[in-house]
Amino acid sequence: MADVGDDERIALLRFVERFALVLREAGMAPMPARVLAYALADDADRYTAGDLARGLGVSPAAISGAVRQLVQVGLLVREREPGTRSDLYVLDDRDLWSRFMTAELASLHRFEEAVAGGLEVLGTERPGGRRLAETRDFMAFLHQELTDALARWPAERDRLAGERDGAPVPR
Amino acid sequence: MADVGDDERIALLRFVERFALVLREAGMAPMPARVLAYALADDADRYTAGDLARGLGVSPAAISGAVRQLVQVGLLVREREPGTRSDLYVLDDRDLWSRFMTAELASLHRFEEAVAGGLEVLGTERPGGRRLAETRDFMAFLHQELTDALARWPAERDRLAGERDGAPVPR
DNA sequence: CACAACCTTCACGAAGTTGTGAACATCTAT
DNA sequence: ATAGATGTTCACAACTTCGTGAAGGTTGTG
Repeated sequence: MADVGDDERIALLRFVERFALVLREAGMAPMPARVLAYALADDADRYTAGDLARGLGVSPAAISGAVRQLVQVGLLVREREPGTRSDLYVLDDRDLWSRFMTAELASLHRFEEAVAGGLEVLGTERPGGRRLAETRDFMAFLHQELTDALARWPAERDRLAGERDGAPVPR
Repeated sequence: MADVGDDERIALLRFVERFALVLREAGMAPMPARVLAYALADDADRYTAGDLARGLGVSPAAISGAVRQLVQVGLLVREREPGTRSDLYVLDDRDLWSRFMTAELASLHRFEEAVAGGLEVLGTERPGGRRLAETRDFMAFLHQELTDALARWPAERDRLAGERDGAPVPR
């Protein structure tokens, strides 16, 4: 029996599946979603590919592809400790969600490009073109708002952390 | 030959596919994505299911499921003109993207619920729990920011429209 | 009242995706 | 140098999902 009990391990995996499901609904592939959820919720700071495979109970091959994708979008960082023969994957939790949102912003940028392409073809005079123009405006607006919000997050996070530690929630 | 030319029709369908692809990457199913893109970019205000089927060159069966989903999430409104035997589907473009974002906010809410469930099991003391807590904070922060931004959009849209019509782009 | 048009539902064939198992490459310790 | 272990790549099998075609239900028309 593990130090925290097998029940907790099962509960952890249950949560991983649940959270991964939400991530999948948001467009992420199943295995990367599981790996991200697991690395987030389990207690270790760094994971080898083997840790992830054993922890999730899946084949090493599945991990390989998943971490590659996660590293590519910047949600996971690959590290290498000298004198060891395995890569370490680190969830940089201080900036994790900023990174996540940055990826979302890239997706938003693809939206804007697609709409701009449509506008070139359709013009802005006809009803369809006008709708497209408004769509472009909204995307640009949202892009700016999200960028601003993202810039505000670090301060907000520190404020929340300070509240917890220093002045135990005014209420 | 149609009044706007077949070339434009082809260009329209090409745009529809391109834009639908982006929507799919954002998590939308293929056929609803196509229908939404088509209803947005084509010039009609209202479409019957048959219009959509012929316009997109797909079977009526595919339209049926697609519009049901779109109506369910509020992106399309079903109307019925008295004395006609077909439903009309309307893209309420004035509020379209607000509706779209509202749906996104619902997705964000599922995130928050999933994380809250995990926190109940894991607690906030262990490293994994702390990461989860920060995740929850970020989600709540983002939820608030998006809600605020959404409230600002109508005014911003009117400002942009006024700029275009009244004072022809200062520059 | 019967007909015709339109939309919906259902089951099927097809296409794309996912994760596994086995072989291969890389690297460390003996 | 050899052996052992770890991570990666490739091809395959299982699964899920998608869109079509045919049948059924409903509504307005002749």
